[in-house]
Amino acid sequence: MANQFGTKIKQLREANHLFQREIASALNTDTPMLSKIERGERKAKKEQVPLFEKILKVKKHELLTLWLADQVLELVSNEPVALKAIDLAQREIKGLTLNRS
Amino acid sequence: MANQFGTKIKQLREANHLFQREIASALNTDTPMLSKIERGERKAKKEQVPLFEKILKVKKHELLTLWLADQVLELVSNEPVALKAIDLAQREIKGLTLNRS
DNA sequence: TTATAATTGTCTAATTATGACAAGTCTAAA
DNA sequence: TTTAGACTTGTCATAATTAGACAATTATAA
Repeated sequence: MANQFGTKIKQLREANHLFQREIASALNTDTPMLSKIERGERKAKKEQVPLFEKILKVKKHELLTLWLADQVLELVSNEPVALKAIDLAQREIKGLTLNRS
Repeated sequence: MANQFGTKIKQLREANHLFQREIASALNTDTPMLSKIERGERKAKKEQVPLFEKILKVKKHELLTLWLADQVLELVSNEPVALKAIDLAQREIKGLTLNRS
């Protein structure tokens, strides 16, 4: 349920003609773990996200965005007030971020 | 940083002329814990949120919304792509929720 | 001061997450 | 029909995180 990150990883891996083994070793882990990450059974560690971005040749923060969205979804997706909560958080960030780009 | 829930709890507690002790005992915890929750040093357990709502006489889900927003903020608030990630999650929920009210 | 409310700090226990690995399935080539 | 490679599944010990309990401290006001 809600696995944008893993789905994308797998897509990109196949597009780049890589085996799980190759990515796994670059991340210092094994293929069972990568398999689980792709299927959303386990989550990638945050520190691994930039490594994925590098190996899979996507631009910085692209996968981070998906990874974060997954975490947010895991948190709220079964809640009756999910959208309200997200909206509140969003307003808060916009408020706290007035000084940025 | 980002403690909408705790802040609101405290406000409501004072408005209702309650001491931490009274709320704490109703939640089966102690005042140090409640103090920490109010100040955002610890987070309330999700199961406690409806108890707060009852004791503090606010309508169902009102505090849950704040509680969830805090969790979301904790997750994304320091990220460069915070807003993008939230936006993605939001779209996803809207997609998955077409069939609801 | 004394009493009450609230906060701070710390320590153990409970819970949850992670890593590692054995064993399994699946597919295709021989 | 067996061999090999890619991937998946299941389990389990351990690491890491979080919670609960409580003593001690601070703050405030009578």
